[in-house]
Amino acid sequence: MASASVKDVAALAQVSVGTVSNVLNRPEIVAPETVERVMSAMQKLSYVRNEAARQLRLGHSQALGLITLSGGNPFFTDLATAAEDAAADAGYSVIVGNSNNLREREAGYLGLFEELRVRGVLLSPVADPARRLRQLRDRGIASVLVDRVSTDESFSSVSVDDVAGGALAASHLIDSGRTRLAFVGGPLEIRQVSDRLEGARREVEKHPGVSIEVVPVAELTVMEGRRAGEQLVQRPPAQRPDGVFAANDLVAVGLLQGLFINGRVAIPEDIALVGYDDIMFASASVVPLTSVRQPSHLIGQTGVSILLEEAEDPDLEPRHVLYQPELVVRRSSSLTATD
Amino acid sequence: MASASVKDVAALAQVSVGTVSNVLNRPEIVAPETVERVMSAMQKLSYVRNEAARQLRLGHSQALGLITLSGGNPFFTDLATAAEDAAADAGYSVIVGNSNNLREREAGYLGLFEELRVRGVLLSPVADPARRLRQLRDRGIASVLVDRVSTDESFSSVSVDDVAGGALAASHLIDSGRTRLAFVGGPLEIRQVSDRLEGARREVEKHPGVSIEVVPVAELTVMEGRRAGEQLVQRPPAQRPDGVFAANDLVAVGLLQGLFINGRVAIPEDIALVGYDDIMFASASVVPLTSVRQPSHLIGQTGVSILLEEAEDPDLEPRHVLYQPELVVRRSSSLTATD
DNA sequence: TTGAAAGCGCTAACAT
DNA sequence: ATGTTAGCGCTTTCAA
Repeated sequence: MASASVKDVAALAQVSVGTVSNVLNRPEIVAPETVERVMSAMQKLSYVRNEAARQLRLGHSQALGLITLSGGNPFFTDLATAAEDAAADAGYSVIVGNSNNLREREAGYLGLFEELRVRGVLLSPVADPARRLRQLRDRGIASVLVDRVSTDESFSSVSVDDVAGGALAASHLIDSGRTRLAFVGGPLEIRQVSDRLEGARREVEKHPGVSIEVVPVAELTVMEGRRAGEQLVQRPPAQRPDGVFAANDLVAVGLLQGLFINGRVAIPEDIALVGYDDIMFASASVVPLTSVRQPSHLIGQTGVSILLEEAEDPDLEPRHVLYQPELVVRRSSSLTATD
Repeated sequence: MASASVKDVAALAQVSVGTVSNVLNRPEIVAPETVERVMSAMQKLSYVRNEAARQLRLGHSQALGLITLSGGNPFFTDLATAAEDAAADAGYSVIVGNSNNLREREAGYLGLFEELRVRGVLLSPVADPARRLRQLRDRGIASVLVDRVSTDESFSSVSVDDVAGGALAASHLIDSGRTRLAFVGGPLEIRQVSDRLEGARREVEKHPGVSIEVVPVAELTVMEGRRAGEQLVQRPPAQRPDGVFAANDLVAVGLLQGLFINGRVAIPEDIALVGYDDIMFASASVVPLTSVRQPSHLIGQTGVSILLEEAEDPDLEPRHVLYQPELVVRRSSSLTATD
């Protein structure tokens, strides 16, 4: 059996195709009994609406595109889930792509989304994509930056104050008496990374006698964090930092392992550790991890709602939502933490 | 500027729309100079093909659907990545949905994919979906089961022998002298879980003096594994198992933590631990984890290639590919492991 | 090698 | 309240 179309349904229900379309899209304007009849015809023919045709007619699809920086990072998984839920409420679906921090991948997905005529795109960009986004806007595709502000103010954004987050982490470490800090993270081209470092630096500068060094990693992964930890353990204890701020929780978890396995470094006694993102794994790790929490859920949700409004009305003023991060203290930085 | 269409391109290049379509789809049959002219017109108008129209005309889209059981499980992330790559090579994109082990979610995605007229679907099913898949086949949508065999042989499948995997884990534990085994996993309705247990049981039965108990968990997550570990630690040491087989690596990592934190249980000395999936995190965890490796990459790749062949020719005999799992020994079960 | 034209399934404007 | 119809952008015969 080939797919039944509105025409077939109309024939069986003895109405016109227009009426069938109406029961699909505005059932309230058609007589109840007619609705009934059409519905049962659909049932009988197991009719399934053809999205392609609908989309062709409408001029755009009922889908939103989302490009995240990293598929493996639970922060983005959470964000994506929230976006999917919010979009579903509005009758949209979400197509997700991961750029893995690669420019060409990002460009590839943007191209795909353009062919698909998505209604809008939610983007956590690798580099500043203002030029490309302006092209998309010209074809009627709205976009909102997530977890990142554009240098160009003309695109809406939903992000978290990474500089404040970095400051939060550093000041917590300093308040608990640490004076030789280290920031473990990289590459610095990732804006989130450099902002967090920047925030930490500012805090350090306010406190004479406190220093901070940068321990670079190639990627924000568990393996890289572990490598950095093992490296730290090689140093004579006096030259090790006593407070470490990791650029994200994956790196922090890796550090936890590198420091433990090779060096039996006591955490938090010898080194206090603070991560970033507060992923589900943070509270579940060997030493529960102090972390800077970002409202991943809220970011996804807000991103979608702004995107949908702008898709509706392209002349809306761009908005910039900036959430504040929050410090969650656990044992990795405090012996008295309850968790 | 609204989107340019083939018509606009044709006008500018002074050719017919048919020719434009040809340079898009079979450039070899059109004169080189014409190709040139059309291409430059496309460039000038920044033409982007409208997938919806193409799809409407073709009768199906250039996309494949993939439904996984769990978005948080790296095994499925890997599988999905492999599927995307394989699909991309054939000019298809992949739309991914996570059922999270929920029947209604699975049904929802199947419905969405049907509306989208995807070319085929790759499915790691919650329950046996033969009925529904037959409907899809009737509308020309092929399907292949991944990581699971249907009771109904009429659908192709690509899976890994979970019974063999369970046997592998148990026999390794028994060979290293463990006699009181425990299987930590659940819910047993998940076929992968019950098969792994079944395999372990068979192995235990071959060895008099060896026993196995089941410690159930509600979900295959780190948190649940940790809870099970803490529970195990409550018991007097003599009543604890000396060899534990976890239904997957997330659970195993949780166990690692539960056993460590509360009980300072030595791993592998007091309890040897084996996980399943060999996710990236297994080798990077505090005590590197022995695990049963599944060729996630291969599964995704093979799944896509079978799916595409069946989409091409619906009358093909269903095929059933069964890969064998492989044991990767690390410290969590062996003091002499190099890793 | 290229052009002309039909038609995929749908929605919305207009007519009844 | 319902019917009729044009047309979205594309691919693909068929004809020239």
